[in-house]
Amino acid sequence: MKRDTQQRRAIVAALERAGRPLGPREVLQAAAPAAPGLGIATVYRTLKALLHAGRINPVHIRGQSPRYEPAGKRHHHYFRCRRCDHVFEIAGCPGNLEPLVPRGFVLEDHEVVLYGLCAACRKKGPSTR
Amino acid sequence: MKRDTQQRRAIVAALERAGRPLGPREVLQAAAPAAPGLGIATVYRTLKALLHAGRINPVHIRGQSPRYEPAGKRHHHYFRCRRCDHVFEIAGCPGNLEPLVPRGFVLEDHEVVLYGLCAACRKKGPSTR
DNA sequence: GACTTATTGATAATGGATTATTATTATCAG
DNA sequence: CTGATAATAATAATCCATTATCAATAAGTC
Repeated sequence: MKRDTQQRRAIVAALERAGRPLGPREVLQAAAPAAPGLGIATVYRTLKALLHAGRINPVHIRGQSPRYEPAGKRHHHYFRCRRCDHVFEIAGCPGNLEPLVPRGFVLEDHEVVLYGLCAACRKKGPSTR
Repeated sequence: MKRDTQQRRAIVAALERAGRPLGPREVLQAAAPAAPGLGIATVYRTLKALLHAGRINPVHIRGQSPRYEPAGKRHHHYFRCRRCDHVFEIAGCPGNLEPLVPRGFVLEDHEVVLYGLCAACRKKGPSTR
């Protein structure tokens, strides 16, 4: 991470612009226009470097490979559409989860993922995938 | 799924006995004593058949490959210990999540995963992994 | 502009999970 | 008990995400 390259700028910009966590493949697509010829290896390398530098955080959704989003965002959760598979960031939090924690366990973090249909897919018709 | 074999009985029994979702590897270990020589391929085949038959449900935890648990359990969530990596089933539910759903989206399902230390690991000492 | 070398792109290699193959075994109807 | 065949064990093959390799390129310093 000693040089400020076109590719890195494009990748960081893509992540910030997205407003939702992106997987490596999605990052490649989103950053490609700003970095012609961008290769998937560079995406992986850069994501790893950014992760190591604490500039992005990993987001894990069902069996999918990890997605990433810029670090420093407010606490939030996700909504995944079963039609288009997009993962949306949602504001808010269920609130106090301590009541769910078994006796003797220590709660440090939590994750909430909602599943359903996004607004766009809902309009296209509620047909099951 | 036309025959009732020793292997299938062992796998189903292991899943029911576990009380927590098991991955293929864990199923193999748990069922092996009751089905000597059980192969991993049989575990995969059987899990797929059981899943297709609706007798088990998949459970997804962070980047891990899917785990399975018997179908028909009450709605519940999970607690994953960052020390021992075990996934525990927990009773209860945060309650009404509708307020989190963006306008126009349709909520169909949700998932809550708590992270922290289980009782056993907590006693062993709170040292970070 | 020239030079040093970090970074990149293309692609081969790797690793791990899952699936296919196939000879063998075991279930169960008759 | 016997035969037809579903199911299994072992292992090779496949998939796919990620990483390593390496010659070519470009960032940044002088």
